[in-house]
Amino acid sequence: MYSYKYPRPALTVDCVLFGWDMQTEQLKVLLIERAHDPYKGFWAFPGGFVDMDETADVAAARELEEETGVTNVYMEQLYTFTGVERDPRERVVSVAYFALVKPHKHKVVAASDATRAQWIPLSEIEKLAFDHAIILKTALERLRGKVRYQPLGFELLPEKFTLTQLQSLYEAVLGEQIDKRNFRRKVLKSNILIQLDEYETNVSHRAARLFSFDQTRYEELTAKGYIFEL
Amino acid sequence: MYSYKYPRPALTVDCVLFGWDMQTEQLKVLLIERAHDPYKGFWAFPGGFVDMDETADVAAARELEEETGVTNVYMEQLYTFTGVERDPRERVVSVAYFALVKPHKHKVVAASDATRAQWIPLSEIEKLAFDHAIILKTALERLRGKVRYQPLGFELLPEKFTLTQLQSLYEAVLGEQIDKRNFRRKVLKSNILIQLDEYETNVSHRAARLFSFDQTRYEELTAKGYIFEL
DNA sequence: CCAAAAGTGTTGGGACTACACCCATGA
DNA sequence: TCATGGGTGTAGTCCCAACACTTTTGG
Repeated sequence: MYSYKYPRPALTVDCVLFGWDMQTEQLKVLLIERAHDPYKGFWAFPGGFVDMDETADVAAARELEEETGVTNVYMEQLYTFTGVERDPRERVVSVAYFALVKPHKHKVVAASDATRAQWIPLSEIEKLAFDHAIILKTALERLRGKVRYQPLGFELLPEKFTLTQLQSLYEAVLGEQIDKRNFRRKVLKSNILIQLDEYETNVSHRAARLFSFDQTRYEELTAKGYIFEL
Repeated sequence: MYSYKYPRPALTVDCVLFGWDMQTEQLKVLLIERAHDPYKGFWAFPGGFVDMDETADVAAARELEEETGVTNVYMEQLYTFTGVERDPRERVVSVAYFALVKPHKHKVVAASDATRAQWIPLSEIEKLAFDHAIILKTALERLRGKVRYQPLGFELLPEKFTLTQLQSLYEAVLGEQIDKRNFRRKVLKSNILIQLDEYETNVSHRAARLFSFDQTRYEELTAKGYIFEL
């Protein structure tokens, strides 16, 4: 038992992971079905308590791995939720994290406590536990805000992709149609794509050229104050 | 005494308040001189513990008022600092807040516990307690990022101001020179300024016209998806 | 009349939008 | 040969950066 002069809220982390499903061209979110009350049967973000000897960043990575098997993803702090009644049991403050992953690279494994972890399409999400609907909304706003001035698209796509795939992703995230020619011109001019000598296979129409993201080049440009836009 | 099965970090808030000194054309930050150890004599942001029945937002506003007498300012959450060794006494997690105020409208009063609260020019800040130097750095990045696409300048200036005053403020925050004609054209075209029929007084040169910020108009434009830039 | 800051227009180049047709491939 | 998506260019407009002189005022 640990005793304090004044009461303290518990401290947790929650991880909002976005992934892009290339087959269905949908944004998905990694969720866990809760096995116990409160909110038994509801969906929730992976997360859990912050230990005394770890930062919230470390706790977020650890909980994510424990609950979903997903490791080694870039996460950034999103927002801290401090509502007094967030958790019906007791006061819990939660630091939420935000990440973009390539789902095919991160096989979701059965969670340690036998709850299901699954990629759920954004459009089909319902019954979220606690205040996780608000957390999701906040994460979506961050995603839409960032996508315009940081090349986030490449975090979600496989290493090699076509320009049309990149465009569909942007259209889905931004919720608007983009002109094909203008999109291509803009993204190529930015000089952060490497044109490969490879093409799609197994398509019943002209095969599209593949590209990859030039991380090194992007870092060079960023260091010089360059800001990627749309 | 309050007992828990597992240890818990304490939860605090810290408030980073920026103000603009029109006389000296300097950005200032509201700081408190610590009266006790640890970090006795160092400067720190106003802040304190989050009570069990209040959100962090409420705690930030309350602590700010208690320690500096400043009330009724718009604050937004900045970032949550969770370093294990932030506080040498015990583990303390702090939710930092960020605000812009018009210093002349917020008289700083003697703090309740006899410590000094003062506006310190950014360039003269030293000896910050805890990890407050990192918090300040984070707040400055937020300020510089936001100033480009939100009309923050008006939060810092008095109700009536000249275009030159507005420009100096932007130059100070962004750390770069701006062309006078281009700046004026751009800011006037944005349609969020009201041109007044009033002029500076007591200057020994041509008196500059005064303007005020058109809050209503800005909200109309924002609602329609307009995004202010520079 | 002098010092000091206010105020004002133009031009050239680059970026953005809108828009429609031919090409390559597999079935 | 057909269906499907891949790939390409131009013209008009708007926005931006760069740049220097005249005006007003108080001392």
